[in-house]
Amino acid sequence: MYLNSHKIVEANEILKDFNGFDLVVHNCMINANIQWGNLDQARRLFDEMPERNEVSWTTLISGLMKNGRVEESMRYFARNPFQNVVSWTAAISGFVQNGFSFEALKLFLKLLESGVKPNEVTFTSIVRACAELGDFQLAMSFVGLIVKAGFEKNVSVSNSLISLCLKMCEIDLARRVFNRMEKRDVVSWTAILDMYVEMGDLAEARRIFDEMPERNEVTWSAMIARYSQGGYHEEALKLFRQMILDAFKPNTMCFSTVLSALSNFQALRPGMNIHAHVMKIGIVEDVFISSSLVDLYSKCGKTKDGRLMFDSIMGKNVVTWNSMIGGYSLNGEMEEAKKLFDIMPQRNDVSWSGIIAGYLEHKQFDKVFEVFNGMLLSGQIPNKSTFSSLLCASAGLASLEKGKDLHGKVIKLGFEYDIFVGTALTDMYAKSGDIESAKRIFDRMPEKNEISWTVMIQGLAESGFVEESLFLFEEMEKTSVAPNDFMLLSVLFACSHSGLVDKGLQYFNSMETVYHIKPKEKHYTCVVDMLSRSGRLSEAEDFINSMPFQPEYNALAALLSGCKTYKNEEIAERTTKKLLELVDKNSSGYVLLSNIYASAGRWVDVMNVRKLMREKGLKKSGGCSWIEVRNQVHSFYSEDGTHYQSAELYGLIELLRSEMLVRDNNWTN
DNA sequence: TTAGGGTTAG
Repeated sequence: MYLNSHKIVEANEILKDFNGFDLVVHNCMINANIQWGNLDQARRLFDEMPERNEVSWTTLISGLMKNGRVEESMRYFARNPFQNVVSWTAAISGFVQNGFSFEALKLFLKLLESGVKPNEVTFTSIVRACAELGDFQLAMSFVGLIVKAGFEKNVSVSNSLISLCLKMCEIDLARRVFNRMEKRDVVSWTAILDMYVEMGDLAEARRIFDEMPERNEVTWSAMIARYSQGGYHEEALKLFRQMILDAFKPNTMCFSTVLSALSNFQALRPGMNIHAHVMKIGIVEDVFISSSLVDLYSKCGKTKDGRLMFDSIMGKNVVTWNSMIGGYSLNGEMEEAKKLFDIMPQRNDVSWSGIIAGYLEHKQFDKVFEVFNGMLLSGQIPNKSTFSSLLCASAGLASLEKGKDLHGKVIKLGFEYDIFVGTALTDMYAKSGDIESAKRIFDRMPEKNEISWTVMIQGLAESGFVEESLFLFEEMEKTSVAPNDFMLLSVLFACSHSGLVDKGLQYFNSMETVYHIKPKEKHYTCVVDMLSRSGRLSEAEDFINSMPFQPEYNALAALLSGCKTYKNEEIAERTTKKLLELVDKNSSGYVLLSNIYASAGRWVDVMNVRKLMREKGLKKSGGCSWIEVRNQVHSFYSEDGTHYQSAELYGLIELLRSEMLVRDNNWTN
């Protein structure tokens, strides 16, 4: 009774008072102490035993191995007078579990030399050792021994072979082993789930799951994990609910997956319920669980709670650190993130990519490149994720030079055809004005997703290649990728800037009916802009009045701008009223208004608007342009004088101007 | 004594 509960301490007390010695009872107590983590007590009991049998030795050897005490375990193994196949196998599998697969194989050879015959469990461990070492050929060479020993049809051995094949991407072979099996157990079925996941067929994996003859908590956890890892968090949580309803008990691994799925939904309440539950059942200290909790709190914006959790974790690993740093980054607390990043005991590629992504998210592009340089100096090889962030940053800076440099590195590392990197490259080239290169990258991408199409359609539209943009949108409609609201915005933008007003209106009207996308404020604004640019001012005004929500500031500004171009004071007046109700802190509405009054010669009104602006403390924001010279971006503002070489530059412009005048005179004369 | 399932960055 005591051995099956947490009450191992009471059980030990009872054993102390027990007069005499019983070998079986002692073996049970050693086992129970190991199970509840009292390794030292288990060893003490073993050492004090006046008499031991095979079970005593094997229990201790495997118990020490399971807890990572490899050397200690091997010392007992060497002293073991009962060197039978079970204790050999315990040592071999212990090596494998602790990451010493090569030592496991060496021990296996010693086992063969000793004359003891390996059994099916030994072979299972050996196959796993080969899988861990990634040596498929070596595993195949053991298959001869397996057949000779008559274990080729054994369920466990076959299971380990399936898992080896999956790890080595030998999918067909995995399927052949599975099909050849005369008897299959829950492990075989769970392993085959992964085969379909590996083939990218999650639906088929689910079908196997639904139809398998037997399921246990590991099978459930596996299916839930596969959904979560594939990004199908909702499906993962649904399955978890079903698991509980079917009375299966989720364990540590299952809870960590579920917490991760909840984080993605920022589901704080359910996450906190699980936090309470894992505390109650005593697994909150598991590093996977506690790291997931750090992630959960951070993703829900509760970095303070995340930090409390983080500080309480005894055996933090690199993922724990990355989760906390990622949490600070996500919530804009970059200083805290950097502080932690600087003191973390070891960093991996995710740590670097995480902090880079944080700076990118908050548009601190200079920091992005600063950290990237640090990453290169540290010897850490950047991965696809790093490049995807860096290319976004260089697109944000519209820095073609930086982008090209990154492109070179991408090619060197062979990431060119990755879908994320390819998309980021396309976006970078498009945003940096090199639309030809953007098109080339896009066309060469072996696989494209919704985002890839979006950046290309958007890039073409915004670079003035309006027809190409609309053509590409039509091309995309032939694929399985569904249009999204960003693409529709680009399409409307393209129509607006090429005067294709009716086509634009057609697209807008089909948004809900054909594409099932509810138009947002920005789409309405784009339509107003389209109508205003083409002089259809009354239509634009009616359109604004028919909008299901308050017009955006930009929509009114677009109409006003149209009124200015087409000199329509009447609509301008009404729009201005609306604009003034909406505008308070933004100066461009006032500027536009004053320009309209000026073009109509209403100078008193112009003065009034300017006065209003002064009273409200508003200043016209200046235009800005920039150019990149030798890896450095130089910005120029219309108020001027801000660039450190302003004086020289204006001098040079004057010189050029006079040169041009001289030449002009020479030609005309 | 074994084989199947877990946390972080884009």
